[in-house]
Amino acid sequence: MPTRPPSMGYPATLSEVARLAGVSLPTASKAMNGRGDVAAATRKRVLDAAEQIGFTPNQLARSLLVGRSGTVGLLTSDLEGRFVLPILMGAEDAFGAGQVNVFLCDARGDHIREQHHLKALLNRRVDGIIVVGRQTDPRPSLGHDLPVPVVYAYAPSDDPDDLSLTPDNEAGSRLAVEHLIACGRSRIAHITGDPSYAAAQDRVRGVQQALAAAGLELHGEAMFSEWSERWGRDAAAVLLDRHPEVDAIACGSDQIARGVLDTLRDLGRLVPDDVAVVGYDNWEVLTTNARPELTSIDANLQQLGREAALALFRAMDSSQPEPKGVQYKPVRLVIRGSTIAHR
Amino acid sequence: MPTRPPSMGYPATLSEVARLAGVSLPTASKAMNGRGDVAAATRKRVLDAAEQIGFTPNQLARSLLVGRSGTVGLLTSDLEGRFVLPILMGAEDAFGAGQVNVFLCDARGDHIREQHHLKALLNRRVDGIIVVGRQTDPRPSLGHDLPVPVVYAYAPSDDPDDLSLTPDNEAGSRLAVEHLIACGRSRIAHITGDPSYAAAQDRVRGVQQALAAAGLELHGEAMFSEWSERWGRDAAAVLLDRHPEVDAIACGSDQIARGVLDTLRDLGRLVPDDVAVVGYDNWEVLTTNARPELTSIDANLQQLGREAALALFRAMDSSQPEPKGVQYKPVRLVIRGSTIAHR
DNA sequence: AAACTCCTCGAAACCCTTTTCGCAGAACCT
DNA sequence: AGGTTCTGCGAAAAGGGTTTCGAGGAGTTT
Repeated sequence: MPTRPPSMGYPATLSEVARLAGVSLPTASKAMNGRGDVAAATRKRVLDAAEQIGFTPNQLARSLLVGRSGTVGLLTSDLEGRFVLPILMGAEDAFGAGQVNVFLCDARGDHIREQHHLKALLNRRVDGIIVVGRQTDPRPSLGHDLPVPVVYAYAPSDDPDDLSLTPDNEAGSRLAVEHLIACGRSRIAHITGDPSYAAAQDRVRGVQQALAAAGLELHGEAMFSEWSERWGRDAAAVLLDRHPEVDAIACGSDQIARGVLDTLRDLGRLVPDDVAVVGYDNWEVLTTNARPELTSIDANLQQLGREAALALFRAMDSSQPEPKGVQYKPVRLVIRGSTIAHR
Repeated sequence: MPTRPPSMGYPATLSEVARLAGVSLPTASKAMNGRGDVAAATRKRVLDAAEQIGFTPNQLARSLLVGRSGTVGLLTSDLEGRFVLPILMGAEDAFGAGQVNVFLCDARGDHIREQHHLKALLNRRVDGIIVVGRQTDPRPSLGHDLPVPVVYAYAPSDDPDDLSLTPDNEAGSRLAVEHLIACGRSRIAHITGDPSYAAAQDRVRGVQQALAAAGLELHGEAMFSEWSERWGRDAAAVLLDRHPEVDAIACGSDQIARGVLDTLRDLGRLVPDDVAVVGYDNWEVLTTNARPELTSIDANLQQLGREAALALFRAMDSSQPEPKGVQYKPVRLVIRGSTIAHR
């Protein structure tokens, strides 16, 4: 009696292929995988048989045997955030090209859930893990007693022995302010978001570095509150009341910049003629629909995700000690109408 | 000689646990899984041993044996879109609670890539697949010769024998217009996006149903172009030039509504006093930062994802014929300041 | 014709876990 | 004391594939 009802069980097995082709099971395996030691005619018979009954190799069995699953875990702290998705896309893209599939786990900011997902991933014998955070603030390490390599993206690990990839926020706002200065501005203000975010602090630092390098000073204090359009509007109103001479505003996010643009418009200040504005994040929905379109800093998040995937690949393959620590990845300036008229 | 160098191989196996606990392998298995037939003392010995060497059960082996992997595939046509993510979250959430893990595959709108991912998922023996599209236009079915159940979310399958869950766009804009009428508006216009989208057509139909039910007519033609703020601005300018009497505008998206709000402000029309505005999608970043905040239609996408997961669950468990066809899921109205003053 | 090489193929072991089934021994009954 | 019922545990098979190694046959050489 056959172990499986013939011609009905959907996932045909290799032994059925072998039987149909009139060869032994190992020969069928070799034929399917292009290993040597199989005559051309035999190989063809096997391939035809496989085709005929719609054989699909069972990855579970293969993985079990060879000791690697060809899967990785993508552990996000929060899917909601706008920054996670591009990283996800980049990573999925890079892995997809290498026959690796991605388990998506969303811990929703909960440590317990994160541990639970981590355990599930290890049980499934993933070959590696990418941890994606929603902020650039350091996050607790998963630890080093894991049987697989881990790469942290966006939110770096707080353990310097881990490998973390995060955008260079300091360089980003430096770039923005250097651009403003190159545009002939000298009375530059900075409106940004929640001061408890490392991103806010890093970007302020970048602004000040660029100003100092040009022998300039910030006009007014850096203004912190929340990452919202509303705050951008309010802050700009206050700023222009106190410092009407300002001729450029570097913003901590595109949302804030959108609010700033609104207030400038309300006050009759022309952008970029009277005041130049630069955002941060290059969130296209916001930047390309602004009036005028918004110059911004793009963190190349998709590229970041791709690089995280590649770093993990290397760590998986070689199991040699990969370079460690936090790598700050370059960002780029995208110039639009809010800093240069007529584009 | 042990098959594995002792106390080094990271993934400890059950047989090592058994050896350490001084029992046979099957007994260890029973002890770990809480099956009967194991004395309490023995069970404790086994659990202690497992704890000691950090045993994690190999899901690959278990899956291979029991014939289901406890994984599902999430096949998206495009991760970029704003609508896919909430659905993803809902689905991942629902599955996560049920010990099921999710393979994320992004076909990026490419049919070839989709087929490639589908094959990979089947090779990995997923127990089911959710297909998430980025538009509500029907999409080609994956077919019925698949060994696992499939549920389509957002973009319905073009095959009525498939199960599809999609938001009820017609009801959505009906809801929006009924709300405008309830607010005392009667001279209502409609500005929407790309006419090649089913969403645009469905929403126009809903608008007209609600108007007809109240004995009203649309002011001006429905205005189609693209789903952007820019178009919202331009369309509103044209509309108010030709039909200055308009007292409410139902928009096909929040982005369009934001543009409409901008133009109304430029023209000195008060919102909602002179003109009420309602958006669509309830994209919080846009709605809650608008001036005034934007009333909108929420498609409950996270809930949609969760329901898709549950439907797939049922189909996987029972393998009974699930209900088929396209299910239109209810949407809800979120009222904010753009239709009612003072909230 | 014998010896040798090369090429194809199959037997068997292995990956890790679950499950069925039967075997002992202990406890219970009469 | 002898028979019966539990109880706790282990031997073996199963799940689907890969790999090593050896066997047999054909072709080549001396």
